Amino acid sequence: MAKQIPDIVIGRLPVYLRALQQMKQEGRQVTSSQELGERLGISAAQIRKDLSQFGEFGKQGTGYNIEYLANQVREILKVNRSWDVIIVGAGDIGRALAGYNGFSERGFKIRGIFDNNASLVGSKQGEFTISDSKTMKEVIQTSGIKIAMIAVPAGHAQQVADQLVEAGIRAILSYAPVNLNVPAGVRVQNIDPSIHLQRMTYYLE
Amino acid sequence: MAKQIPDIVIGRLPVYLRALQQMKQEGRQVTSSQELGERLGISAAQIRKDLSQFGEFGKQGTGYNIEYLANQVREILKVNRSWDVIIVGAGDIGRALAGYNGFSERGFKIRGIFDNNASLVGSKQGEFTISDSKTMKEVIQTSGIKIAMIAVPAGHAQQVADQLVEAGIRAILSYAPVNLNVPAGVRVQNIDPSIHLQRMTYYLE
DNA sequence: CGTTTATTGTGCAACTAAACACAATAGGGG
DNA sequence: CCCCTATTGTGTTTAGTTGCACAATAAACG
Ligand SMILES: NC(=O)c1ccc[n+]([C@@H]2O[C@H](COP(=O)([O-])OP(=O)(O)OC[C@H]3O[C@@H](n4cnc5c(N)ncnc54)[C@H](O)[C@@H]3O)[C@@H](O)[C@H]2O)c1
Ligand SMILES: NC(=O)c1ccc[n+]([C@@H]2O[C@H](COP(=O)([O-])OP(=O)(O)OC[C@H]3O[C@@H](n4cnc5c(N)ncnc54)[C@H](O)[C@@H]3O)[C@@H](O)[C@H]2O)c1
Repeated sequence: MAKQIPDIVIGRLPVYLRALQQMKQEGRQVTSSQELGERLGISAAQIRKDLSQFGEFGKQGTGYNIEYLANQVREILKVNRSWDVIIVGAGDIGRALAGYNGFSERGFKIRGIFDNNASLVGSKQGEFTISDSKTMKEVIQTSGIKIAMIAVPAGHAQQVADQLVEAGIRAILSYAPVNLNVPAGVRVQNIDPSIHLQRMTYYLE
Repeated sequence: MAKQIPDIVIGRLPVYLRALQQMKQEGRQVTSSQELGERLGISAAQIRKDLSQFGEFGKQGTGYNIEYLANQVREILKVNRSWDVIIVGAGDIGRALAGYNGFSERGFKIRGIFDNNASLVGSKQGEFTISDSKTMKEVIQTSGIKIAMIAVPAGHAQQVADQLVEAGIRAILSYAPVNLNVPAGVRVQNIDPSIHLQRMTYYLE
């Protein structure tokens, strides 16, 4: 069996990928671990070691071909294809996510947005029509969707997560400010701006 | 000089605090490192060790008084007071943040929302009126604001960050999908849903 | 008032992650 | 074609983090 890759390394790869995509857009062709490190505030050695877990992508003296490396990282992260994603909760955050056009170039395609508020169901939200969350399970299962974003109030998030997992979702990005409990095999990432702010106040005067 | 506390410990404290606040709301009075750990998926020993960096907050045999511990953690994180925050960019995300009522109970007060689009300036956004970003610096300086959230397009984020730092901002929460470069002494936290999603796809089939 | 139970705070050991430092070498220039 | 420079990939060292295990002790109970 191949060596187990640390979570923390996987966590950095998307950051590298984003920087590579940006360099590509700037018209650049090659870069080095040093340059990448300077941009990201990470040591060059760490970037090299992280990448070396997966193969040899660079050339001595030259560095890395940006497009090639980006494609390799996409392959490692399995975002060299497009993943279907659904959004649950069509409030301010859910609608902002539905209207965000930054997902497609990063490997994700929004497949639907669901709400349990009957007065929202059926209304247009950009290119999407808000669906009744009663139909969520069927959509997830017939389309084989594995990823969901939760944007419902905190008090409803656990219950929504339970439904999603039961329907077959295996990765959840939650905007609700609560800890979700999910069975092993299901991944959760949380986005809570208050938490991020509180991580900085400690360092302020 | 007091022992230097690792960043990674500071990063967990807001998560503990959120769980404590939730327990309090559930009417609970005491908890234990074990119970907290189970809720958060963190080992009890780690929670005890993290807290012990700052003092002795529990009682053998009994555990921790929730309200007391929450207050201690608030004090450590300096969120036992209210921090003024501004939002730059009054698009979908900026407006969602301005309308979010979850900040006040976590130690933050939105003091203004700024945009450089003349046709937005002056319009009402919930309880706020969108201000011209030309006036940002003055507001920051006269009110002594230290924290800002950036919700402008990626291509404008670095420039906005530069302006903010120059005006005196010392902590930035950025929603723009780019790496910001800021001088030492300024903290940055990033929220980018694509990054979070890409951290999970690796583990999917 | 002694015994039992629960649970803390922490020294130490084990593990994990980061940094260092250098041989190997690609490519450019003379 | 050889030397010089830049830069990789990695073995080794150093630093940082987590988990273990237990003495200390608060409270409950009989
Ligand atoms: N607005 C922000 O900037 C912001 C910031 C941080 C966190 N959050 C969090 O994100 C979540 C959403 O925030 P929001 O401002 O969009 O809230 P919102 O109240 O505007 O929207 C929530 C939506 O979820 C729907 N909903 C409720 N229960 C549901 C269920 N069981 N199934 C399906 N849909 C359901 C509601 O009908 C509503 O449309 C909340 O948990 C909030 O705390 C929001
Ligand atoms: N909408 C989402 O769900 C979402 C998700 C992830 C990331 N983001 C990111 O968050 C940021 C904001 O997203 P959005 O959807 O709200 O964008 P948006 O285009 O709706 O709004 C951006 C706002 O910023 C203003 N602006 C532009 N340059 C400015 C400047 N120099 N100073 C002040 N204001 C300026 C614009 O006038 C506009 O009102 C973007 O970087 C986007 O990539 C958004």
